[in-house]
Amino acid sequence: MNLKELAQHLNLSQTTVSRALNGYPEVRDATRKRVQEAAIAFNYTPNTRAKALATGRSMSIGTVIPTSNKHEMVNPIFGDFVTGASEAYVKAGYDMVLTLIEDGEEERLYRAIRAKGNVDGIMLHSPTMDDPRVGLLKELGLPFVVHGRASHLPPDYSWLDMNNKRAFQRATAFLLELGHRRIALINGLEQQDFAFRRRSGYVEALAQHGLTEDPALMTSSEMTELEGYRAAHRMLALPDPPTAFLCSSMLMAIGTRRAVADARLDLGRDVSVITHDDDLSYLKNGQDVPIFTATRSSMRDAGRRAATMLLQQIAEPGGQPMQYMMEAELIVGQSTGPAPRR
Amino acid sequence: MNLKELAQHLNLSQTTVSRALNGYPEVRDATRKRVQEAAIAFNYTPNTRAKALATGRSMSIGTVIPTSNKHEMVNPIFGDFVTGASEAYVKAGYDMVLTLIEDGEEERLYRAIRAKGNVDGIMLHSPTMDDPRVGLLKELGLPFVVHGRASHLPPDYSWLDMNNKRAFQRATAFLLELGHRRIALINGLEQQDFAFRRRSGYVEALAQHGLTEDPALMTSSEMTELEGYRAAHRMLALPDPPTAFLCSSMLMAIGTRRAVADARLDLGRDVSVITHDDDLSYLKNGQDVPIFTATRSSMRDAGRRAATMLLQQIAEPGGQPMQYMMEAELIVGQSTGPAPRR
DNA sequence: TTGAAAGCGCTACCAC
DNA sequence: GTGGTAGCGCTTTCAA
Repeated sequence: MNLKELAQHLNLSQTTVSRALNGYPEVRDATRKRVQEAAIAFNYTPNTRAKALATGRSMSIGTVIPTSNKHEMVNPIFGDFVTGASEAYVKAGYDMVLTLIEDGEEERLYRAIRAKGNVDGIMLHSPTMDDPRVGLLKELGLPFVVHGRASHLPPDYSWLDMNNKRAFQRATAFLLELGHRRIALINGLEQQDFAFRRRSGYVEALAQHGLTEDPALMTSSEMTELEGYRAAHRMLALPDPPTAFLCSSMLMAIGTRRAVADARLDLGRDVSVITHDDDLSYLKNGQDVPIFTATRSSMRDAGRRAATMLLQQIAEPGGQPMQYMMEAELIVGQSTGPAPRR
Repeated sequence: MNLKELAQHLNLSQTTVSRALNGYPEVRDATRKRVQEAAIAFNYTPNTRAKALATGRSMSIGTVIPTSNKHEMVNPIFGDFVTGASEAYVKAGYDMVLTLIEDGEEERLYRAIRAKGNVDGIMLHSPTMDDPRVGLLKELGLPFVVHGRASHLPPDYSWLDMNNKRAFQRATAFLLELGHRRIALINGLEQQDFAFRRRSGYVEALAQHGLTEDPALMTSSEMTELEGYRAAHRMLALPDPPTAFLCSSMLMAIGTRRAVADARLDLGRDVSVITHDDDLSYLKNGQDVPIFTATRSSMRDAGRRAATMLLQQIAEPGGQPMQYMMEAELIVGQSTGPAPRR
């Protein structure tokens, strides 16, 4: 059933039916009601493609995941963000178009997206510090919101970010106060802005305690179990192994914990592993020490917020850029293990 | 730059330009070349909306995730599947539209999707045993592939599935052969087909060893850390606690491992935890015992395969349904802990 | 308050 | 080989 047919059934013009359905004021109430009832009865839903062509708006939002920063999609956290965002989009009548793209073709791709006109706005993920996409999208006039920040760029664009630096600064300080002195950082790829910020938080906390970072205790790689395992395994074999690990993602923490479990007998003691991006809410108040984390629900919240920002950008294209900073939650959770021998 | 403008620049008709760009044979080579060069020079990309309206095909594929079976999206495995699928879609020039939907409105939603015409086919996830969506989509004539199966329905639709029953049967048998007798099953929601199949594999293996399942050692819930933790915590407090856990997802295994770590001192011994859907490839040959798992890369492979099937369904709408079964990989991995006292 | 008709940008049929 | 043109299904002036 399309508009024409529906109009014929009602003995009305397409115009009137369209107006009635889209809430234009100049339709008589009785007419509108009749139209609405018929629409429901005949299960009429306007064809998106035709509507998109006629209005110039596609009513869908793009989410672009570069596969250069691998495994982004695989990060469980990302799923939560998308879930939250989707909620907001659906409520506003928008679809979500996912594009996972190969590395390198950035510019061409975004120009193509613009020309293809299949999205009205874009959510950007895992920016680098001077991400070229930000400038490009501004130039193209395509509304966008960045999940994360591009530190080296002027902050005249919309973003939503975790306070990654502060989170890692606090976590490191916490471990230092427990007496740890050899604290390892298992970080994501530091080309990515958030990873860079996390390291600066870590380094800053060390400095505040009069310590200098040891390159042997810092690693930067894809946030996978494998990389977490490899890095921790290597560090635990050092003459002076770490007594605590600070991980950048749940998956890395899983790998790290495995490596720790393997090494426990050799070391003759346990090693603390705390991590960002894990959902430990169920351990709240259940144990002895606080750790920092972005919980699943807070990530969903982030997605919802970022999506709402994007929808606003789309609604008023000339509007001011918006920014939103989220703080990591402190959660009383998993034991950090025994304090190290001094 | 649109087709009309491009055609004017070239002093050709829209028709010819369109044909040249879309590879129709009747265009002279020289003309085609000239057109193609101009298209690149002017950065011309056809407008998707217009193309979709004219051709009747939207060149995009829907992925519907019901939020009733919560946290599906959050399952890291799902991200891998999507990544693989996206690869295949992109290669074929298709976009991927993600729809996370509220429970209950199934039928209305799918009819709406059909009417809206914004996707040419649908990938279905986590079906129940008699999932009504299968029949509905067939009735609507919308091509689809199910990731998973609906056991209670006649198998005259396309699906791709893991051999969940066999995987859990083997894993259980493996633990039994190690000497375990109290083996707990931490399962996903058993309305979902895969969870049901997993349980039957578990039960079957027990039966083959002359054992009956103990309801106190079987749980079925959302596949989250929280639920894994809760279930394991409860079971470990039993007078006769399990000596091994069999988990249905990586997240549940994380929660379970935490509960085990908490209980270790009380129990005076370790408890084995093995899980499906974890990426243990890095432990291959690194340790002592085989466990079963669907690795990250195999899930990506599954996504790619399922997507290819769907694209074929779309290409020839009347074609035969296709089915593909994947076997879980056996991986030499994480220690299952000490064999229990007999 | 309603309707006729001109597009939106492209494809595909029919002529030449 | 190439071009003219009628739609695809909807929105949106402009007229009535």
